[in-house]
Amino acid sequence: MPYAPEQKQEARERIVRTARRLFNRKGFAEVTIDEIMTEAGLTRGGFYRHFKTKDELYSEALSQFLCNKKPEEWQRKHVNLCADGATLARMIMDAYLSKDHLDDRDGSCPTVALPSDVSRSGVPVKRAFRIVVEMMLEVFGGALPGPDARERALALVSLCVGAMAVARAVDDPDLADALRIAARKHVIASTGWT
Amino acid sequence: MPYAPEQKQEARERIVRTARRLFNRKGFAEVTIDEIMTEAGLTRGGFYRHFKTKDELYSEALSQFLCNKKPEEWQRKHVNLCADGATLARMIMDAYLSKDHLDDRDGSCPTVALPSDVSRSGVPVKRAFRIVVEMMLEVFGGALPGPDARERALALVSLCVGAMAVARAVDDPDLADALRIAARKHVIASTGWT
DNA sequence: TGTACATCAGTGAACGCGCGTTCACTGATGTAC
DNA sequence: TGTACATCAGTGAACGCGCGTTCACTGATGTAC
Repeated sequence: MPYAPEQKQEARERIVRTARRLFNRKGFAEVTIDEIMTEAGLTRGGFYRHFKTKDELYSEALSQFLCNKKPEEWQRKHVNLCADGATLARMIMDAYLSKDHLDDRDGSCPTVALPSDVSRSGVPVKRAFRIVVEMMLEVFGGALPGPDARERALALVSLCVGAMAVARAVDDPDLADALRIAARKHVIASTGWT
Repeated sequence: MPYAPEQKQEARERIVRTARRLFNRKGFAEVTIDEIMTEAGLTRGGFYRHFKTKDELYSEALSQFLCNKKPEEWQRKHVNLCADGATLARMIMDAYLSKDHLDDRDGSCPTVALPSDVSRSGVPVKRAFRIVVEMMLEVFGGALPGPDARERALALVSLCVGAMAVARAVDDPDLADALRIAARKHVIASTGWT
């Protein structure tokens, strides 16, 4: 097996990372393979040494959201596992509802950038999406007391995702900010996270 | 001006209604003009007697969500204006978070079916989306007491939209239902709407 | 009332472009001897 | 160590299909006289 051993893996990861960014920004149908490969520093034809079809890349790109993006937050999670669950939840909630996150169309969480796209996609894509949602549920649920922790976490996650998704879809920046801020206030008021 | 006077208008409305349904179900890029016209009982070429481009139809279809779809709910709103604001809000909330609404991909509210698509679209489309959101805010805010009614309405709308958008994007029907139900419970608990 | 004409919604073939995919080829690297 | 060979990631031209858009045409209806 000639040719550098990890070189192919590196190229593949570069393609997935580029695709993830472009899908986030433009949706699935609006991104071309040529565009992805060029931005990844390769050419059109090479794509098929790595993926059978464009759809295959789509699932993979969605899955990569977990490992590649939000490294600060999710890695911090593991670093801080010994720390207070509520502090962690508060940190993630603040980051999720931040203006930076709203504006970061390339790198944002797929729950903000792609919910309705994913709702029309196949099972592998929805599965990747669910895993992201369940990570949020875990963090939020883990920071809540009582037997109804999961139920409350479900509502809080819905609130955060909804606020950001609507904020992005609206043509009024003031309304967008009001949505973010109202959500943040509501989460803090109903949980007491500091 | 020969040819029936309202006939053209009728055809136009048929096109918009068909397009709205198809965009809801499949997104913008995935729907072809041929498909829309055929389902509307016409042929490809006639499209351009009504619209300059496909994008023009997209904005129009989004706007029509208001008048055409949800007639039961929004018209009932006007019928019941004298009735209790909280009763109305509760009714709309129940319908919005219902299983029927989750499953009705063709006819659902655009806030559920298209948030991330709209976030990538132009101003006219986002404007139409905002108007839908503001109608929801009005109904919810009108049913809340106190000076922070609008802020609370912002959070409630985010919660409802988020729950449904995430429920659709997930590959686990149980999780989808849990999201809907948790949202409903949370709204009722925090507002007392009966 | 009847006839010629003008208008224009709708038809369907055709155009042209873009994009996913294929394919023959290149050349860098590892292996065999 | 050196040389011939095999592999395969990557290249870029080409293919073919689909879709948005155009266009010459049809025919139903209203208007002029």
